[in-house]
Amino acid sequence: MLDRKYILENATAVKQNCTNRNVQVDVDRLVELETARHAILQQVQELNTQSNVESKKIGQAKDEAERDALKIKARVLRERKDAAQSEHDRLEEEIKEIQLAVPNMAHPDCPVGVDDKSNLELGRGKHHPREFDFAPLDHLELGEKHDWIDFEGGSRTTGNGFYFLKGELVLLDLALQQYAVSELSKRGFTPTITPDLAQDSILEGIGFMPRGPETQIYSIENMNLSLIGTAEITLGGLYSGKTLADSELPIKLCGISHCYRTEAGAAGRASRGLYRVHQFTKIEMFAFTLPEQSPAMHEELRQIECDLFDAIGVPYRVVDTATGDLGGPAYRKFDLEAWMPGRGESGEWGEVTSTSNCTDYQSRRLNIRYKIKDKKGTQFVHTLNGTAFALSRALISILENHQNADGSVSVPECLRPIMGREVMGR
RNA sequence: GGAAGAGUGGCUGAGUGGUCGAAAGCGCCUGAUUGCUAAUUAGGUGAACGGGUCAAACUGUUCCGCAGGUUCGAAUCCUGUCUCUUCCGCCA
Repeated sequence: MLDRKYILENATAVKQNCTNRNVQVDVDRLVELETARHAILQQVQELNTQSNVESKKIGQAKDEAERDALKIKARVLRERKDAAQSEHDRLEEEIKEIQLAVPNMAHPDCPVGVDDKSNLELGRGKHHPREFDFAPLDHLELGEKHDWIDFEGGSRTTGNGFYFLKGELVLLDLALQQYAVSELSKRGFTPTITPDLAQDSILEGIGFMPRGPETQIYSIENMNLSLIGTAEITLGGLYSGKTLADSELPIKLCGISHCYRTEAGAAGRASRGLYRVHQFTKIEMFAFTLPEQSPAMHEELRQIECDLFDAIGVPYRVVDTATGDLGGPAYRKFDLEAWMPGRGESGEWGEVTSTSNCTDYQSRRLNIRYKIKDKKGTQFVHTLNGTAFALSRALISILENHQNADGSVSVPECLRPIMGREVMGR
């Protein structure tokens, strides 16, 4: 959510930004309504003041007659105030609805474009895509060969898009989690296991739509709870409504959670195997910072993502996400796309991580503030998030890149001490 | 899940339907004082939104878990709801 005053004062820029992001919002209408609301608010306050003044006189009235006269006067004022108030509230509601739909502003360096075709490649990782001297299998074939992934069983017990992980692949999954958590701990992130459900108001604060026809979120019937699509939701919600001391910032959290996504409307898209599933585990980074800290923090998150994928020996490229592909909350977003030899005809890049600087967009919705000691007033913190490992996709990238001619898979060096083996599936 | 109790400012904790944004204490800040990392003492000390100002000063509204209701007026009365504590039950 953008500051309302900011929208009014920068209406042209806000409108241009909506266009760049391919978002339809009636900014003019918002400006018009807000101006009207302001005028009415003045009236409300004026009437309220008068009414308060009259009410106070009643307590000091010397007799019943005076009392009754004052009561009538006060009642009339109160009624006029209530009328103005309800008009004000009606406007407020409509304004809020529009305001919530306005996306965050975009970083000036963001490539402008309506979709991911305009994304800009910024660089590549340490490792390059392999030349195989045998016909590589995709992760599904590998998974089937070793009985590591059971989609059929997942489908039978739960539904299409669910799966069982089995055997050594579970060890690999856990090793990745442990490696990421331990690396992040070293870098000052507090490991955090979050609830897998959150209140709808928190989902909305982070920028998700928990209900409705286009929702990506599973919600619980008869409750205002939904399954989280990412730990970003719960980690961001952790300090909702709080005012933090500037001295405690930045706060860096490493969230471990399951992620649930309906993937509504995703049918038919290239999504074989583990690439697009309804449930996966994710190690997520999240940071609350002072505004001036957020660009450096964003860089830090991006660097960590690169370090992690370099460490597991997976080739990737870094992409600067175009305006139309940013979503609502992000001010700037970098994605890591890993090389997946089993995708497409002869391998494709597939998104494995994403890190966003959401500036004060989420904190304003969630009301997360900071206070500078000895300084009056409070400000909104900046929030950032980044993927350490989305396990499903990280597993794809390891299986497909590290497979051997005999169908076994070499364990990335950094995971060997954790897994206690150098090769799996042999 | 059942029963009882409680939710007030950074914390502890008063509060009779009107003079309560709210006593008192602690903490914190400022000043005074005493030759000494402290004591004593005076004063000050919440937030959001708006008006005002170059900036202040100043000023209006709202806020006593949350949402409604009664009333001219609610921290105070009523209803609902959430959270916490204790006891009981159940359970990994």
